[in-house]
Amino acid sequence: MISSVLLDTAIEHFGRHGYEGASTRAIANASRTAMSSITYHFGGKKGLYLAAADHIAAGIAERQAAVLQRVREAGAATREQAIEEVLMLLESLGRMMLAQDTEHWARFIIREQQFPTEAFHRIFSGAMQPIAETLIGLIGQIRTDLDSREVRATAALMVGQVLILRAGHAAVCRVFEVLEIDRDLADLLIRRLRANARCILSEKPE
Amino acid sequence: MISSVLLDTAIEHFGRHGYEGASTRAIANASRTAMSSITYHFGGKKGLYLAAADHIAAGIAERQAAVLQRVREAGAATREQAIEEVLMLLESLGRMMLAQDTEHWARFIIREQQFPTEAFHRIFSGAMQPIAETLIGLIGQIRTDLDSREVRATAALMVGQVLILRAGHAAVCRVFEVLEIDRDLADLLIRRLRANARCILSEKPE
DNA sequence: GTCTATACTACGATAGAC
DNA sequence: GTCTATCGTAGTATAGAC
Repeated sequence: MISSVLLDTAIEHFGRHGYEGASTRAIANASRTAMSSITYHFGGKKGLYLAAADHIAAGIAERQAAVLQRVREAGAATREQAIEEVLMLLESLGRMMLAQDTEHWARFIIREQQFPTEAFHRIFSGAMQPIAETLIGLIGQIRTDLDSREVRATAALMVGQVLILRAGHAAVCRVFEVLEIDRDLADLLIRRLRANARCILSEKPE
Repeated sequence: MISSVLLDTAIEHFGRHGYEGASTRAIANASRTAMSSITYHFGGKKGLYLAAADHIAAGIAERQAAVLQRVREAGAATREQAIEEVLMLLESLGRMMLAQDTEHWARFIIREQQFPTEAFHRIFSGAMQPIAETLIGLIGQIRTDLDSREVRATAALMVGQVLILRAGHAAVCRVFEVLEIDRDLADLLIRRLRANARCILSEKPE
C-alpha cells in the first residue's frame, strides 16, 4: 500500500524537519510516488500530519499493550508486587525509547510537546494516558504517604528519567563520550533506571 | 542594538519552527528591520543560527554561575553536604526549566538534541558540560558503591527528572489537568524532585 | 489510484541606493 | 548600517490525462 509507505516516510520527515520544515514533495519522492498522492489519500499536508499522529499512537499502544495487560491482570496484591510492576512498566518504556525503530516516533512527539496541536491530543489520549494512569494508580498504592498531586508529580518525574534517553540523546552521548548508545550502555541505563525508581518507591510511607 | 533584537527573535523563531521552518523574512520583520540586516550582521541564516546558540550557551552559563560557584567554593566535606549541593544544583536547573523566559532556549536545545549540529556542540561545551561534570563529581562522592559509568548514568537520569518539565511540558500539563504550570504546581514539582533525588542519593553505599 | 503539468506563493541571497 | 528591488529556487495545491 502506497498510503502506508507515505505514512512512515511522513513520520520520519516531520520528526526530522518539523511540520513547516518537511516538504510534501520530498515525502512523496522518498515514497516513490507523486506529490498529488498525498492530496488523494490524506487531503493535503495537514491531513497527512494528523494521520501520522494516529499511526504513532496506535504503534505505541500496540507496543505497550502486553505489559499493560500483565499489570492489569496481576493486580497489585502486595506492596512489593506493585513496585515490581512499576519497574516493569518503566523498563518497557525505557526499552521503547532506546529502540532504533521508534526514533522517528519520539522526535515527532517531542516536537508536539512544545506546541501541542490536535496531533498531540490524539497521541496522548490514544497512547500516553492509559500508561500514565496505570503508573499513577500503582504509585498511589505504594506511596500511601503522598497525596494525589504528589503521586502524579512523582510519576511525571519518574517518566522523565526515561524521557531523557530520547529527548536528551545528544547530551547523554556526550556525557558517556560515545557516538551512539549501544546495547551494553542501554542495559546499564535501564539497570540504573530500575535502581533509582526502586529507591524512590521504597521510601517508607510513614 | 538591532543585532541583539535579531538574536532574541531568532531564538524564538528557530525554537518554534526549527531551522528550516523558520524564515529570515519573518525574523527580520518581527525585529522591525530588513531581511538583509541578517546578512550584514551574521552573514546569513546559518550564521544567525550559530550566533543564537552562542547566545543561549552564555545565558545558561550566566544563570547557573552562582550555584556552580557556591558548590565549588563550599567543597563537599561531608556526605550530607554533598547531597545538599546536588539538590541545590537540581533545584536551580529545575527553576530554570520552569521559568517563562527560558522557554525559547529550551525549545532550541531540544531540537538540537535530536540532530545535533555545530550549534549543539557550542551549547554543550559552553553551558552543559561544566554543570554535568560538577554533578557527576558530587554523585561520585556520595554513591561510592557505584563505578564511574554508573555514576554518570545516575546523573543523566536525575537530570531527566528536570528535563521532563520542559521536554514533556504538554504531557505534564495533561496529567495535572491544567493549561499551564503555575507557581504552586512548580513548587510541588521541585519539592518532589528534591525528595526523589534524596532517595536515590541516600541509598546506602555498601 | 496514480501520474504530469502548472499556478501561485514564499523562501534565502544579493546587488545597489542612501 | 539599513533600506528596496530582484533573482532563482522550492513550497502546496489543483486540474486533468490515463
